[in-house]
Amino acid sequence: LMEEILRFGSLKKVAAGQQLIEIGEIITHMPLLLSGAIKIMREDEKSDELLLYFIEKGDTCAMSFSCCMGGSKSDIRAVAETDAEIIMIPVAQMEAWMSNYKTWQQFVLDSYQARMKELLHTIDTLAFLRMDDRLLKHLQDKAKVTGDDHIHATHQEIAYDLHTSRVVISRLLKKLENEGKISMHRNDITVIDL
Amino acid sequence: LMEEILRFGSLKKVAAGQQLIEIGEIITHMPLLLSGAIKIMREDEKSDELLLYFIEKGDTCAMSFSCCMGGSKSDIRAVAETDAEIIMIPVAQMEAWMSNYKTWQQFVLDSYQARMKELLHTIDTLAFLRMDDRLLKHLQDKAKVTGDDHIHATHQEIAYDLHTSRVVISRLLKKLENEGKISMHRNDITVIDL
DNA sequence: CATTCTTGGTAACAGATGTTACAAAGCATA
DNA sequence: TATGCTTTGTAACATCTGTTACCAAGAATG
Repeated sequence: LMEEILRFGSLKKVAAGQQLIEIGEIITHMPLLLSGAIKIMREDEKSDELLLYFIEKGDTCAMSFSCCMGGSKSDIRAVAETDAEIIMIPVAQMEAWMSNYKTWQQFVLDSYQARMKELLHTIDTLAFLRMDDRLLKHLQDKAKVTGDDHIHATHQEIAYDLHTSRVVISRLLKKLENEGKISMHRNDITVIDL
Repeated sequence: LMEEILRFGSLKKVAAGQQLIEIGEIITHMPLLLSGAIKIMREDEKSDELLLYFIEKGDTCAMSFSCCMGGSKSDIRAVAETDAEIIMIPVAQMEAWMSNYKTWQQFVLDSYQARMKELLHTIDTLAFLRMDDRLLKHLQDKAKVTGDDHIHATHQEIAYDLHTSRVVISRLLKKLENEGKISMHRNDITVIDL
């Protein structure tokens, strides 16, 4: 299987901030993430955004798999959170491997399972947490996937990820700073409470 | 495949309100829903509940599949919303069919895909809608899966499903009634705006 | 240094949601 | 009928979140 992955997959290097998949786009390749992190976003009709979760090294986007197989359109947007290396696998191979390689079959099922858990986690966050906790959790997650406790993001960018307004984020960040959980400078938030 | 399903699956009839799967439970069978509807709930540490979605005729709970295969515990609770007939399939067969039947493989993948979409829908609802719209949507969904525009539920029960308080539901129901979208009697809400 | 743009801080207010408390209506049962 | 339980209605208030407006600090550029 490894051999086939190397033979048919094409390596793609992307820079932080680059968009990989757009909502409504037809998916022809399934990404396997070798290094870096990718953030998966959801958007409604009014262009309101929400960060669903991050994908890390070794993961794949199970949703893209089902899109490929069904020939349907992407429900999500994927954006490189950091510089990243990705192996792109054409849809034809995936279908073949699904029958021929038990390990691939298992990998795909495990991916679905993992993504499902992430979505449940996202739902928990939305349903059961208030914005201050969501914000702290977001900062911690972001620190984790980038491997850096310094976060380089404006308050506005964070507000987009959490689907709220810049003023709310500024207010709550100041509160977190007063509580000693983070420290702030322009374009730089340091997460202390990891 | 149909033959094997009939041979190895056991038919189970459950009454409305009966609990099918509890959080943390080990899953040994995968349910295929023949008739009726099942509601899937999520719960946090503080026992706060949230309705995730309904499962209808012909559907299965893809999450239970992955639980079976991985031998892991259920992340959700399943409760019969109406009387229902279910075929329970033992884990051993599922694994075998996965290799032997292309159609079964496809069915499982389609189920994952469908459940994933439902979860995304749930996330949209939580992230982008206010409580009044969530409530109306919930009533409409409930009317749809039961096939009855009369909903027999107390305000408290609805509040649990939407993870809010009874007073909030009473307030918003009264508002929906004034807007002509529903009509109310004790233990009975009629959805007009379907 | 002067100007401009981006980013962040804060006040003041509006609206949505959650909480507590209490009363009234509907139903069941002795 | 009298009593008690469940369900619903409503007020009053607290808190959280969103919005608007404006200012100030920091960075970039001439």
